Amino acid sequence: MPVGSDPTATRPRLTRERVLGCALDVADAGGIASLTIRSLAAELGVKPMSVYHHVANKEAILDGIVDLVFAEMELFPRDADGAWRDQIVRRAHATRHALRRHPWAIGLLESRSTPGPATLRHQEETIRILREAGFSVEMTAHASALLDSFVCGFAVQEAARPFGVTSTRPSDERGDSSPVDTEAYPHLAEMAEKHMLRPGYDFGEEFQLGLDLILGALNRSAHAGHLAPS
Amino acid sequence: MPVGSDPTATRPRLTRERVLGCALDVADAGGIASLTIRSLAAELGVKPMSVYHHVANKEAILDGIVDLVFAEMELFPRDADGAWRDQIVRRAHATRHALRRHPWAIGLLESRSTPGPATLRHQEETIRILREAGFSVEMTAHASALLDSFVCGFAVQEAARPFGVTSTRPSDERGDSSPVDTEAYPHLAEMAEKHMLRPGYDFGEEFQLGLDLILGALNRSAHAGHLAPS
DNA sequence: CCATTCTACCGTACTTAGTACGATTCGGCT
DNA sequence: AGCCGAATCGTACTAAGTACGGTAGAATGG
Repeated sequence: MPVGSDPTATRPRLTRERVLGCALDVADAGGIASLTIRSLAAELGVKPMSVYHHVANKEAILDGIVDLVFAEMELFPRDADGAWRDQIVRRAHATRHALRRHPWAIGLLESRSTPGPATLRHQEETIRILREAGFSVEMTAHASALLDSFVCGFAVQEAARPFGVTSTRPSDERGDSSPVDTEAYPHLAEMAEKHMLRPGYDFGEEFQLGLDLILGALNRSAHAGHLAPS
Repeated sequence: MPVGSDPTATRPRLTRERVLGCALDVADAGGIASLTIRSLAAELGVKPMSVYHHVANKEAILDGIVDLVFAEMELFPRDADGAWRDQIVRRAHATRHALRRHPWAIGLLESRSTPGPATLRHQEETIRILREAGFSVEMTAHASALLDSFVCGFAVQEAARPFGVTSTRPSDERGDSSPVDTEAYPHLAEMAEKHMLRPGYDFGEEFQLGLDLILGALNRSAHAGHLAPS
């Protein structure tokens, strides 16, 4: 019965790419918890069971969108000729920004043990830069472990950052709305008051500072002075 | 009808502490996905709805067990008199070990924005050590952000580490069982072959190396030479 | 041009999970 | 003994993952 609108004509046909891309959009819009087979199917204009013809199960979707996030990190000017230090810095910022755009990806990283191609390319590229900068195999292993840890950990800090709104907790005992309990955590309170809660403070700036400190130390440690970078 | 065994006599009475402690055990035993209200209740020897009289909802349970993990980090010799560097190192190792024992906690960190008391004590203590070591407020902020990022990020790397079993993938095109595709990722392959996959290699050693490098750089950066530590 | 077959999509239904709501039980008080 | 509040439980509703089988339209072969 060819009566009424034909929905299949206007639908761009389901593919694995479309499924994963849409899944990423849903996760970005409402958090990873809002990404369900049903919400995804609705967004795709399709019935739930249809997506199972393009992905094995939900785990595969999660693997897929994590790899999409890594793929996003590759979308920045490569500049393979620049100093190794600049290359590393650019990559680190690209990684941080991707994880900031998709904070749910951080929580997924821990449970995923089968890296996708973009994830592997990401690792490969970091190692390549360091090796071509003259680092030994051992030193490259140390440096990449250190750098990856810092970048990834910083993203976690940023995602979990509770400051900014003093939270919605009605402050149990006293009626003060101080962001931190000054008596129980004096140093934390001092830090918050004198540094973090200042008007122009941006936690993101700690990223460049930490990165510079690490890169400076790596440079010293590996090249012992002969090969001045920045 | 007082016939049969009286189950309430032998049960130690439910409390918030018992609920959270048991939730942590369940998560440790079967992963965070296996922690459901029902599995938790079964482990407690109680019906599902009973736990809701001690915690608001599942989110509160997750908040609670994350804080328990942080509390676990406090169970190490304090030695508040030692050199600041040693204190930081001990704390870092305690943190890493706690996150290794409870890898699911890492994935939870990202989504939790209301830190518990143990979490706050943990922050407070790090800041205290640095401040009492003579770091300025600003430098302490930089140092603690850097250190926390590294420790936390390292834990993520460790949890997500795919190496060790070459995975169960039947290697798509070629029949080789090489852990990494040598042609597509030459540097990664070299690194794996010449370093990671060596008999005595332990990724955990990268932790101490990275930590030492960071602490050395912090020391230099902050004290400019006058206050030689280790 | 029709029959077969393959693929993509869908309908139904089963299972598990979170939890609202009200009933019930129990320990301690007067 | 009788009462009260807190702890526990029974029932049931909703949502999510997905197994299983059906169907319709495109591709293929005669």
